[in-house]
Amino acid sequence: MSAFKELDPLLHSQLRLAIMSLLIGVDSAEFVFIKEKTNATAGNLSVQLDKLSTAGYISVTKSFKGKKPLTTCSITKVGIKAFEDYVNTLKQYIG
Amino acid sequence: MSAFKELDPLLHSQLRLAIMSLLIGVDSAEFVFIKEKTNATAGNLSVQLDKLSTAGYISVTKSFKGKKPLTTCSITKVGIKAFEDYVNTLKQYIG
DNA sequence: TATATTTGGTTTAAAATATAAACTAATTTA
DNA sequence: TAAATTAGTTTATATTTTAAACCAAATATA
Repeated sequence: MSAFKELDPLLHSQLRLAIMSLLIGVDSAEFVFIKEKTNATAGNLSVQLDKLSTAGYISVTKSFKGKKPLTTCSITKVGIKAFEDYVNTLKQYIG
Repeated sequence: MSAFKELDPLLHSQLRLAIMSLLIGVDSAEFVFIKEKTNATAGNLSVQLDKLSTAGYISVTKSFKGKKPLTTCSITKVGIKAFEDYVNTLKQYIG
């Protein structure tokens, strides 16, 4: 067995990985939905969505449902690739 | 799909996971060997071995090879269980 | 034979990350 | 009309990770 390959640090975080895992299976998902599925606090979720978005792994659209803010997220091609690479790399660690 | 289960934070760290991954396949391993396989710095490795040891996931034996210190590590039953649980939980995230 | 380097680490301090608490603003509900 | 809820963001704090500095012994070098 050779030396371990680096795990994308952006994905190697429980919450961000859960977000990506959710988004890879759907067309798009709303903030509140993601919050419930991941059991994250709104604050933490907000921060982590921002990081994924900044990296280009997801796209985040802010609109309004009536007059309430509505944040919708979807995974990008770059994000899908990164997620797949992460999963492959991880296999070296977990056999 | 239900809410995501928590990933053992002690194992959800690249270096500690690599250490466990190495140790699960061998009887025991020396500090220098682990250091080379994981590409970790000695300082970081020392710290992380300590955390795994404190948690009871590995046992660390300090002896001497001649007059040079020799640190030998092996995974414990508790550690094997934790690693297996972690891997199973992870499957929820990576499908 | 000094001295510089390497080996095998530990300790401590700094940087990065994650989490929680406090806050905004609009909307219901009692 | 006051209180609570929804949908978030910002900011501060706690935790983790990493790197830098250090120690002691051994070995290589000039």
